Amino acid sequence: MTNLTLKQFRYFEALARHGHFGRAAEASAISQPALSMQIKELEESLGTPLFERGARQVRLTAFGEGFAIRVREILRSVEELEDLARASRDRLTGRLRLGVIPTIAPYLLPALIGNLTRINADLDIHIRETVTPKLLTELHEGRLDTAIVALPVSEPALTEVALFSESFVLVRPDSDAGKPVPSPERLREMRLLLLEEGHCFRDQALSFCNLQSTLPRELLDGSSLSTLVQMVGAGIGVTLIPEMAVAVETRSADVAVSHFPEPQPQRTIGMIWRNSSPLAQQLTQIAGVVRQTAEVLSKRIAPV
Amino acid sequence: MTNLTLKQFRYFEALARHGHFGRAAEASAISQPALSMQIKELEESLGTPLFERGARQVRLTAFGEGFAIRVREILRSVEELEDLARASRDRLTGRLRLGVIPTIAPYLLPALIGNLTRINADLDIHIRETVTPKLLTELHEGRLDTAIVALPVSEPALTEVALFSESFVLVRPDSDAGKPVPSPERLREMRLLLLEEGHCFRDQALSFCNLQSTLPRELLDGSSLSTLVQMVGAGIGVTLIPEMAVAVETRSADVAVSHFPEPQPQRTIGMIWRNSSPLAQQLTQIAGVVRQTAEVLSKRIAPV
DNA sequence: CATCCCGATAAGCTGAAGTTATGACAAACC
DNA sequence: GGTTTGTCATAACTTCAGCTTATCGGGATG
Repeated sequence: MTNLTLKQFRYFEALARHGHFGRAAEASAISQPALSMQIKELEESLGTPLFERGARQVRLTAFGEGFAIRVREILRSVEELEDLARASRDRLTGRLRLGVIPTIAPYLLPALIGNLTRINADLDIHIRETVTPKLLTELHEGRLDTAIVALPVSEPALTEVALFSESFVLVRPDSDAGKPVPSPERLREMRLLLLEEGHCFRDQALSFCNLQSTLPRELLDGSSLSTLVQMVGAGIGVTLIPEMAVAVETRSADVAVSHFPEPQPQRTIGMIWRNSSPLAQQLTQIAGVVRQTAEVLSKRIAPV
Repeated sequence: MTNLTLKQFRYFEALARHGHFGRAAEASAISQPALSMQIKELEESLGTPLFERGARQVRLTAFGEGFAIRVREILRSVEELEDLARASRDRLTGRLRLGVIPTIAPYLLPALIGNLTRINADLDIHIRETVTPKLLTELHEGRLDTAIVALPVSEPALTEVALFSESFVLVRPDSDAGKPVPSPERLREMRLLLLEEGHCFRDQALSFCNLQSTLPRELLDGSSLSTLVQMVGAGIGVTLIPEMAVAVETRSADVAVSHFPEPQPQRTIGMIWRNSSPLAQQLTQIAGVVRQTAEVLSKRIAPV
C-alpha cells in the first residue's frame, strides 16, 4: 500500500536533477542498479512512470515534473524538521510553562523573566500563579513543565531542587515601631492577619506560632500579602510576610518591619518537576538562573 | 546523518495520537517493541526527546508538539502525492504538447481541440505548428510529446500510427470551372502555385506531377494554402490543396475545385511519438480521437 | 506487599536494500 | 556494416535494518 519512502524521494530527486542513472547513483552514494531498482519500485507503487528512458538521456515525464516539485517541497520540509531539532537540542525549547506560588510570584517573576529571556530570547514563558496543590496537579497532568514552591513537597514522582531560603519578618503598625519584637507565644495573643486557606505561607506562619489552622480563631483571611500589609497599616493587626515581599509591599503603607531573633522563622523555596521530564537538564539550568535572580534580589533588600 | 524515514513519521504520528505505545502499535499493525524501537531511533537521530514517558501515560514534549504539526503536514503532502499519481494514472496527464504540420493544423485543430477537452477537461494542450523536420527535431529532444504529420517519416526511434488518408484536389480560377480536369502531365505545363520549400505538401504535389523540387521552374511559392488559393482566385495560376482545406479556403475566393480521376493523388496523415514515450497508451487513445474527428470533418466536406 | 500495567530490552528471524557481475540495446564510430 | 561505447535493466548474492516473541523492570494500585 502506502510504501513510499523518503529514500525513494531522495533518489528520485537526484535522478531528476542529473538526468542520468550513473551520476545520480554516485551523487546518492549508492550503486547504479540500486538506484534503478528504487526508481522502478517508486514508479510501480505510483502506478505511473516518472521518467522516460531515452537511448542517451533520461527525462522526466510530464507527471514526473509535477511530482518533482512536490517531492522537493517535502524534502525541504524534512530538512527544516532536522534543523528545528538541531536548534532545540541544546538550547531551551520554545515553551516553558512555569508555575509559581502567589507569595513568590510578584516579587521574583519580574526580574526572573527578564533574566531568562536575556539568556534565551526565543523562550516563550507561560506563567501560572496559584497555590501549591493546584500547581502539583497541573504538574502531574503535564500542563506545567515546572513550578516554584516551598519545599518540601515530598511527592515521589517529582524532583525537587532547593533554590534559596527566605526569612519571615513581622509587619506591625508604624506606631509599634519601637516596641520589642514579640516571641512566637506572644504573637498568638495578638491579632494575626493571615492569607486565606490553601496558601502554604499561611501554614508556615501558623506553624511558627505553634497554632493549628483548624483552630477556631478570630483572624482575618486576606487573599494576598498586599492586602494583609494594607490592613496592618490601617491598624487592624499584625502579620508575617516573607522577606522578599518587604521591598514591594511596605513601600506604600505606614508599617514597621522587624526581624525575629535567631532562629528566624524561614522557609525553603525550591523548583520541582516530574522525574520523567525530558527537560530535566534545561530545568536544572533554569534553577541556576532563579537562584542567581533571588540572590541579587535579597542583596538589594538587605539594606532595608 | 539524515536517516529520518516516513515510516518513523507514521509511527510517531500514531503514538502522538494515541499517547500509548501498545495501542499506537496496534493501529500501525506492528508489535509494541517495534514501535518503541522506531520511536527511540527517531529521537536519537533528532538528538532530542519527543515524548515524555510517564508512569501511566505518554505525552508529547513541547518540541514534540511542534514536531507533530510539521510531521502531519509532511504526511499529508505525501498522501496528496499518492492521490495525484492515482488520478493521473489512467487519465491523461495535464500537459500534452502536440505538433502539427501547417497544411493540417488550421482545418483539423479547431474540432480536435474541442473533442479532446470534451473528453478530458483538465487536459492542457500546447500546439506547435511547423514543418515536419522541425517537428521531428523537437520530438526527439523531448520538447513535444507527439506530432501529426504525413507518413511515412521512417525514423527508427519513432512510432507511427496512420490516422486517415486525404486526397488532393485541383483549384482553378472560376473561369476554368467547366474545363476537363488536366492530367498530371498537363499540370506540369500549367502555372502551378506551390508552398515554399520545406513543406511536405509541396513535395507531395511535385511528386504527383513527376517534377523535381530542385528543377529551375517559374513557380510562385506561397507561405500558406490560403495565400495560394487567393492567388488562384486572382487568375495567377492553379494549385493543389488537400481535401480537408477545401471548405475553409475556397469559401472566400472565386475558384473552382475539381477532383482528379482515380487513382486520385493522396497522402496518409499519421501520428508519431518516441518509441520510449511512456505516454504511448494515452497517445494511442488520442489517435483514436483524431481519427474520429477527421472522419466527421470529411463527411461534412464530402457534399461540397 | 502483591499485582498489574506498560514500556524497554534481548535474542532470533526475515526480507528489503545494497553489492558486483552481466545482459541488452541503441547510438556513435571507424 | 560490424564494432565499440554508453547506458540502463537484470541476476545472483550478501548484509543489515526492522520485525517478531519472550522477558525484564519500574511505578501505580489495591
